[in-house]
Amino acid sequence: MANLPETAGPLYEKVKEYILDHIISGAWGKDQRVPSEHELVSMLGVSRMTVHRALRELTSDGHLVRIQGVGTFVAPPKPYSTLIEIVDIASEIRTRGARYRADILLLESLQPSQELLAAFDFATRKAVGHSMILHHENDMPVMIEERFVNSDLAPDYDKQDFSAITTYDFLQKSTPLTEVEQVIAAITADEETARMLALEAGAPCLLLHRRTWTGSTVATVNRFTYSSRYTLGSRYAPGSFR
Amino acid sequence: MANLPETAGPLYEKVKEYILDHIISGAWGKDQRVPSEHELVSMLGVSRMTVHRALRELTSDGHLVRIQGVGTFVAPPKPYSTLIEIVDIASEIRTRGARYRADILLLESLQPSQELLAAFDFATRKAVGHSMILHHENDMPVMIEERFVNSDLAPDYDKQDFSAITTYDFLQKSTPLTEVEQVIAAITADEETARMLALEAGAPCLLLHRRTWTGSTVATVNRFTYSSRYTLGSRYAPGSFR
DNA sequence: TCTGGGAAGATGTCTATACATGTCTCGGCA
DNA sequence: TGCCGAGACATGTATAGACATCTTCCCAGA
Repeated sequence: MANLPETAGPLYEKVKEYILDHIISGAWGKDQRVPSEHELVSMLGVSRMTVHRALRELTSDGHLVRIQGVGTFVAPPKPYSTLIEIVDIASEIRTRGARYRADILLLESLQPSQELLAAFDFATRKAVGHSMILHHENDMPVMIEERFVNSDLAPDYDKQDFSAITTYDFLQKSTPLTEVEQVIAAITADEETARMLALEAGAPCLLLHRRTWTGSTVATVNRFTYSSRYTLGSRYAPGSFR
Repeated sequence: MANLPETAGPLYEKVKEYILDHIISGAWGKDQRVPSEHELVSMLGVSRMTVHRALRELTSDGHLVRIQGVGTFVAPPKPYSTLIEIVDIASEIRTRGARYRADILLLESLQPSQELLAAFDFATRKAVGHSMILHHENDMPVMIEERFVNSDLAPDYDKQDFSAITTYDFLQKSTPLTEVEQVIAAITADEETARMLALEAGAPCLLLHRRTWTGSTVATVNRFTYSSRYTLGSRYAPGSFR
């Protein structure tokens, strides 16, 4: 009988650790077959449900791949990825000790263009909520926020008072988001953007494009245009090694 | 007896859906107490282990908070922050089905400037490893990777053959990184950058600045300059971090 | 030779039961 | 009055057993 590690904690954690040790040490290499649940039960002297839970959690962590009826295999190593956290601009500015202000430039309901309909996956044909807000740090404009909101999910978006509640807080309450897609690009400010952000024409800007889903329908389409005076950044511990 | 949803799939998924429905509809609000496992067993007519699994998974997804001995509660809404995942450029290009190539422009050891020393928190006074690599998608240059490596941690960095192993793989093996700091900015390409990326002078570029730590010492300082033809992006479900 | 069927073995789910562990309350005792 | 301990109740873990579902493989029969 093999020996489980002697660390403290529940049994299934020890089983996880036992298996992870074999993966990390290279004893069980990529794509190699891991002992079956039944074999692990015999080897480790624990019940099948305990082994099953350990294997299931290692699978959802991406360390193993399981195929019903076939077996359990060591997952290929994760690709190199790091995470960057994008924080609410109001709190980011305030935590730097700067003054924050937002001007509502526009709040309306509009018929979506063909391009916008495509961004919504053609999930709605009705008018969508539309807002443009200019965010300031110490009275200097730093970001243009433009949102398009699916009016099936938040019908009264264009009737809110966004000086009292932020657009995010309102959306959070009306539509629980379940998925996010984000793209960051560098663009050259057009004339209007440069004017709003008090930049010279042709200055580079950061464009953060974000779509959110509620279930399988697109809830919002957003464009955040950051002044070149501003940087997106974070301090983040990488998750990838467990 | 309450009714479980009639969707297909395992029982514990239906229990999860039943609970999520009550949270999303607002029937069970923030911080409100959720029925205990025992109550859910009576209400839904399933075993406690099945209820427990549903509650456990909803907890690890961030929808619930459980306190042993006390109860289960609806989790407060997530703070406004989303994560963007930055993937290894080689695998990102390859998963798009494009051809990937990297040219090593430079590999040397150099005495750090005062500015570079500051980036290293003055943790080293010796020469640092320095590399510049140009990454191509379908033979079109898309990113300049420039790395400075603390030679206390990876002394032979400038003697590696980075056509055989990627800089990341080498660093991953020699220095386990424990923390990452990243900043994204939009910059205007200077003349040399524009030439290397085959852009017009003055084109906007994405600059990703990354520092990594091993313990409390700075391991690497990196600058990734992305062509304006390229976007940083990801698809990422929010929340779910354990 | 080809094909269908069944056995074997793998993972996936569900239940009933038991015990462990943490929290809170309430009542009795000093 | 204050404290502390028992009990109620919550979640957390572990087990044995049963059945479901899926894949693979081999063999019997056409």
